[in-house]
This record gives sequence, C-alpha cells and structure tokens, in this order.
Amino acid sequence: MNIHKIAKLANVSVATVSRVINNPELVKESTLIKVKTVMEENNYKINPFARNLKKVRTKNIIMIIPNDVNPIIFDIAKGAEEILEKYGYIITLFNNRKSLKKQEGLIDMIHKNRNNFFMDGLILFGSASLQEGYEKSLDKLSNTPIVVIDTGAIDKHLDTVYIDEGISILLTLQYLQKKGHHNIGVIAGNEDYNVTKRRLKELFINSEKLGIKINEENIVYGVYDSIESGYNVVKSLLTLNPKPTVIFAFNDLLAIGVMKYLLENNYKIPEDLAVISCDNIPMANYYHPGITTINFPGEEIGKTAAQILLDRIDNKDIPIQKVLFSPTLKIRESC
Amino acid sequence: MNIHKIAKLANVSVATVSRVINNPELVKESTLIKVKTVMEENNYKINPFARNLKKVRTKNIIMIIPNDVNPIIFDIAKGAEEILEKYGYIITLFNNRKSLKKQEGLIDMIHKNRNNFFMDGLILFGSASLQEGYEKSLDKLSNTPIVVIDTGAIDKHLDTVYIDEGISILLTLQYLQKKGHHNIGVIAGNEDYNVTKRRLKELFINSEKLGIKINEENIVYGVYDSIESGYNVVKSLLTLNPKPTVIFAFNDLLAIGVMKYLLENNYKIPEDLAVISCDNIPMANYYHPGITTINFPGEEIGKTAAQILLDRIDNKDIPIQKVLFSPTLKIRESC
DNA sequence: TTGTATGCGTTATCAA
DNA sequence: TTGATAACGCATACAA
Repeated sequence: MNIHKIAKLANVSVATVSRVINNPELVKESTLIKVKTVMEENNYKINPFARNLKKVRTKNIIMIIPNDVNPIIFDIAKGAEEILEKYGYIITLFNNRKSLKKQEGLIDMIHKNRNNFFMDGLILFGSASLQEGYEKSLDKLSNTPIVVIDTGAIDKHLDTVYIDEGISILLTLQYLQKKGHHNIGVIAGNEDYNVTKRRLKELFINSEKLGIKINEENIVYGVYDSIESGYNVVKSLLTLNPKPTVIFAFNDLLAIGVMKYLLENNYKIPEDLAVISCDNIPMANYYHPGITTINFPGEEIGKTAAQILLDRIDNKDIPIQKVLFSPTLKIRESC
Repeated sequence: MNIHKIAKLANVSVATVSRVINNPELVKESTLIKVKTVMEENNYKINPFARNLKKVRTKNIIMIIPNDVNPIIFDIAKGAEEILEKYGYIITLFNNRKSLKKQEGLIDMIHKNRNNFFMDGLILFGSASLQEGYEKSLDKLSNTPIVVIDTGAIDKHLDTVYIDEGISILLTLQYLQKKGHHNIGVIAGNEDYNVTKRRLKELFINSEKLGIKINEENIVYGVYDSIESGYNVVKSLLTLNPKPTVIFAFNDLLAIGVMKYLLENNYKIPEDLAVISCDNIPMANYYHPGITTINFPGEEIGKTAAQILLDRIDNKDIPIQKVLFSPTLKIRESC
C-alpha cells in the first residue's frame, strides 16, 4: 500500500495525499476526510525510506551506550528525554553488545550501524570505553550532530558534557584522609579505558597534593562490568603488608564484589576494612552495609547533553560547547 | 556525494559503481580498483534510504525490551546473538523508556517506531508487560517476523519461546515445604502484569496441590524494577500474626529490598526469616547472604528465539512454533 | 565486462 | 485547492 494506491482509491492525485500527510491545512475539509478514511481503511503506513530520501528530519535521537551495566546511563537518558520530548524527538538507547564482545571500536560500530538507523543526532555515552585512535573513526561521522558524554579526556572537536574526574578523586581522598586512612588499596577498572587512565592520573596528582602515599603494588585492575572481578582481585590486596585499611573501587559493581568477599570471610565493614567507590547505582544504597560512593548528577548531565545536541542540530556552525559537571560524595556505612 | 558523481569521476557508469559495491566479483580488477579509489578519495557513503527503497535485507534484528532492569535480558541477548551472528545479522537492544513512562502499550510503541528503524525481524521480550488488548495492536505489525519471549500466557498467533512459570512456582513451593516452611509471605510484582497474574494463579494451584495454605493477607504487591518497593512492602508482612517464616519475592530486586530491610533491622537470614525469589541475576550471587532463587536458562532461550526468528524470516508460511523452557532452583544461603 | 533505462515511494515545484 | 511531474540515490533487468 503506497501513496499512489491511496490516491487512486480516494480519487485524488498523489500530491494531494502527500499534502494530507504533511500539510493538511492546504487541503479542503471534505477531501481531507475522504483521503484520511481511505488511508485508515487500508492501514496505510508511510514508507520512511522513500520519505527520507527527500531529507526530512526523522525526529529520532540515538543514544549509544558502551555497555549494559552502568545504571547512571538510565538517569542520563531520563534527563535527556525530558528535554528532547518537548521538541518532539524520541530518544532511543542503542546498545550493541556484539561490537563490545569483539573489542571493536565503539565509533566504528556507530559508523557501521548508522547506515541502518535513522537519526538526527547522536548522544555518545562514554568515550570512556573508546580505544585509542578513535578520533580518526569519528571523522567518518562528520555530518552527524554528536554530543559526547565523557568521563575521560576532553575531545577537542566535539560538543562534550564532561564529568570532572579530578573532583571525584579529590573528594574521595580528602574524605579518606579525614577518616584517618593512610594505606589505600585501589581497584581500578579496565586498564585500557580512558576513564581508568584519567582516574589513575588524578589519583597520583591528588594523593601527592594531599601527602598520601599510594604504592604501585596497592593498585590492581578489575573489569568494570564484572562484580566477580572485584571479588577476585581484592584477594591480592589483602595479602599486602601492611594491609590497606580501605579499598577504593573504581565503580560500585567492583565494590560489591569486594564486599561480598570480605563479608564471606568475616571481615566487618567498615571496622576491619572500609570500602568506597564511584557511581552511586541504586544497589549502592541497598547493599548491606550501604556503600559510600561518588554520585554523578545523571539527570542534569542528560538534560545538558540534550540541549547542546538540539543547538547543534539547529545550527551546525555554532562553536563547540564544553560543559563540566562536578560529582559529590554520598556517605553511607561502608566507609 | 552519490553514486552518479562517483561514476562520473571514475569514468564508468552508475551500474558499474553499484556492482563494485554489491557484486565486486563481476567487475574487472582494474576498474574495481579505479572505482574504489575514487570512492575512498571522496569519502563516499552509501545512502541507506535509497538503498532500502529497493527492499534490500537490512540484516538487522531488533530486540525490544520492556524495561531497563531485569538482567536476564542480557543473557537472552547473548544467546540470540550467538546464533544470529552466524548468519550475518546484527542484534540491537531497543529500549524505549519514554513509552514506558507514558504507560503506552509496548506494541504501540513498536508500531510507531518501526517506521523509523530498519529491521528484518523482531524479538519481543515480555508480553509480560503488555497491557490487555495488545493483540489488536499486534495486527498492525502483520508483516514483520516476530518472536515473543514470554513469561506469561501463550499467545496463539505468534512464535513464542515460553518460560514455564508453573514449574518455577512448583519448584519453589516444594523446596519450601521440604525446608519446613508452612507460613509463606509473598511479594508479587506489578499487579497488572501478565507474569504476575500467571504466577499467582500457579501459586494457588500448586499450594493447594501440596497442601500449603497461603492466606490472601500474606500476599502484597511491589514493583518489579524497584528495589525500594521490596524494602517498603515487606514491612506489612512482618506485622502479621503469626509471622511468616519465609518471604517469597517475585524477583531478585524485590528480594534485595526485602533483605536490606531485614538486615538493617537485625534479622538473621535465613535463621530468623528466609528469603527466596526468581531470576538469578548476578547480584543474587553477590548479595550477602547469597539469594536462593529460580534460574531461567537465558542463553538457551535466546538461542531458541533467534533460531525460530530465522526460520520465520526464511519462510513466512511455516506453522507457528511454541517452545517451552523449564527453570531450575539455584540454592544459596538466603533459604 | 560494462552501460542504459526504469522503478522504488515520497516530496516539492510549478501550473492550472 | 488540486494535479502533473521532476527529482532523491540506488539496484537491476536487459542490452550491448
């Protein structure tokens, strides 16, 4: 069923049918009703391929997320939605697990997939998980409006909502110092992620600044989306001498793995060993004991990203925007 | 930059350029190289709108998920991926939070969005969350191959991979009986979900069969994706007289909310009060104590769904397939 | 091995 | 207020 058949059935021209769809105010009431009835009766649906061949806005925003675990994503999506829906856009979360499994660069995945998806713009969550050299891949997407939500380094060429990891680390270290912890065990996430490198760099800078010493051997690496890795890698930190008095995990999932191991082995948290981390996922509140963790203002971040994207869609020539968000520390029982 | 310009620049016809893209084996080596070079130099990208106007297979499968929480989804997706990727398909998780917020029927959302996305088929997870009357909406999608993964009632008209809730409930009750529990508190999920109705029905059938009495007042309702609701609604069960000796939550998130409340209030689990639930999300293993829960064979389910979908894409006229999967009980410390 | 011509379903321009 | 028709970019049957 296409526009021609509808036209024939309604005894009008294709142009009139098109007007009924796109500019109904230009069509006489009676023909409008007639055509609409025919469309209804025949369950006519517009063909987006043909339509977009004429370069009409799709009103679709796609948000690419690098993994299926970190729940801050949904807060961000919620915030972005709130803004975008005012302008008639639909936001769709797009999560290609396959590309992750294959260690394919995120951007290359987008590039490949964009041929298969309509969109007016892209919110790209987590250059954090992008491999080195992704900037080159990004060029392929030259004409697509993109906003990056980034916990790693600031990219020069793109609009970016940036989460200040320096503050995360500083807040954590200051709090630990205040609590009297001098010996910190660190469980970082995937070694090759920008966010990991960035946090470690900030860790060195800020610990030096505060006069806290963190030995190389006190740092181990887990996998961000694997609770199990937290469970496993903490063991090596417990063999250190002197033993750390607190474990700083780079996200809540790692922290949960750590705590499970500690609880199973009859450690009291935080008395025997404290735990602190980043993300403030809902589970951080409902684990027992509750997890002290860095909170990122997800909804605000989403709203800002959406606004910037709309600006960019509206006018490709405005200057690049960078917005910085600062996290806060959510204190619970684990530390 | 389009196929015509490339043709002109390379001094060949559009047909040849098209062949370079789609049937390179039909093109002479030297022209192939020449055309490819020109395409490269001009950063030529195929226009998917024009291409799909010609009804080419997109090799895209979309999996619609009803909410962003239940992690079994990712197991299923993993299984489905494994099969689909053999045939060159890409599976994409598609999660439209907006439609959920608005309580819009899931199918209506798909219908609206399908105009904006290319796909050869659809894996529809959870008629569980579909509202009554969704079958009518489904008709709109008449021509799209669909496989439903369903924990609720079997739909007559669609290929379905079905999870046997009768067995889930039976296994749970048998285990509780064996452990000597006669007074069971039940925390069901959203009252209007098919999966909830189905489980409650099975609960009545099987408890009767086993001679276990479950009073109406022992059943309260939470919200599947809200840990907090589990935390809150368990309170009323604790005021019952006699007090239940075990809480049966309809999913792990609810169970975690329950356990958080119990642990905060110095209940010993399972000595003072046991907890059992459904889903076996990773966190069920890493909560402390570990949660005894019903395990669904997610990967197997995904593989089966993918295979059925491929069959359907291949031949629209084969009879409807129904496959039933049985869950198992994963015993940990909470019960 | 390559080229010509046509159709895919829609929108937009122009004329009536 | 409506209609005829030319694009849009690509794939393909047919011809050469």
